[in-house]
Amino acid sequence: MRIGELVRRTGVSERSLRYYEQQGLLVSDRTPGGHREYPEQAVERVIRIQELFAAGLNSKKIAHLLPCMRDADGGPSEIATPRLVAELSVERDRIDRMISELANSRDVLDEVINAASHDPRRGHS
Amino acid sequence: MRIGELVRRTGVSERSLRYYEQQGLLVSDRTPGGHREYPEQAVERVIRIQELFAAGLNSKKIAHLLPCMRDADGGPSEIATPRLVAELSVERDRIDRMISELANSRDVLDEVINAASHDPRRGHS
DNA sequence: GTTGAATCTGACATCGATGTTAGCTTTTAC
DNA sequence: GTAAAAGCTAACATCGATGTCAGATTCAAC
Repeated sequence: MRIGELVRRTGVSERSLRYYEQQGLLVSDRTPGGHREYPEQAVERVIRIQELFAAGLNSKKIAHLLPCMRDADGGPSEIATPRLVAELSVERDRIDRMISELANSRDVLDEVINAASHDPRRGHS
Repeated sequence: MRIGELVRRTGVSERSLRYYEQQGLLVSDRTPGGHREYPEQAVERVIRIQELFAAGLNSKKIAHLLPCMRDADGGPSEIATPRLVAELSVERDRIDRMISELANSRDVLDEVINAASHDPRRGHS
């Protein structure tokens, strides 16, 4: 598929897709005219990349991590080095803490939203 | 307490604490000489602010939200307007999605970490 | 009063993914 | 062949919380 379709199917902008390629996170074939051609598999990969960015990893760590991930079509092409494993463990724990904090914030928001809907001046009950 | 203690007890930098105040997220009394004096309650508040920042809210939304939150010492001082409730609901749902994605990323990291520790070339089992 | 630690204000810097624009080339549909 | 749509590269802009530095003032201890 070409970049437009990948944009549509992932919700990620052209700009970002090209940036991912530049950072070594995504590869593409080229048509004779120089247009990018992506395999079906790219959709899932792009979504993974987005998730990892959202989890606070930077391009470099993601670039190191990606070859060690199990793809949809098979096992990982590389095994993480001890050094990388150490780094990823730190990230993993950070993500876990972040999840707790997010759940906290969500509960806070729920409480505020709830308090408003139960407010005697405008609530339903 | 003064700012140094608040830094120690929250892990948030002086710079950020002053920024929070400037954004209307945090109030402080002043000594006759102009130094900030925080109530005990500030510790909890600062941690909440940090969590909300981590959840992707910006200063402005947090500023609107804070007066509607239940403090440790009592009920909320304001009830969220319908407009604010609508905004917060959007954020709430976004946070929920973010939690799912983070859990995804964490599982991906676990898998990579796990694969390395079970690697026949260096694993324990 | 003196001195060192703590705090103050204000300005400038940073980081990194993403947005945006411009100008050009390729592809596609007719 | 032509025209519109899609893609390409390259460069510059942005955003917002936070870091950092400089120079001045206050506080606390002696």
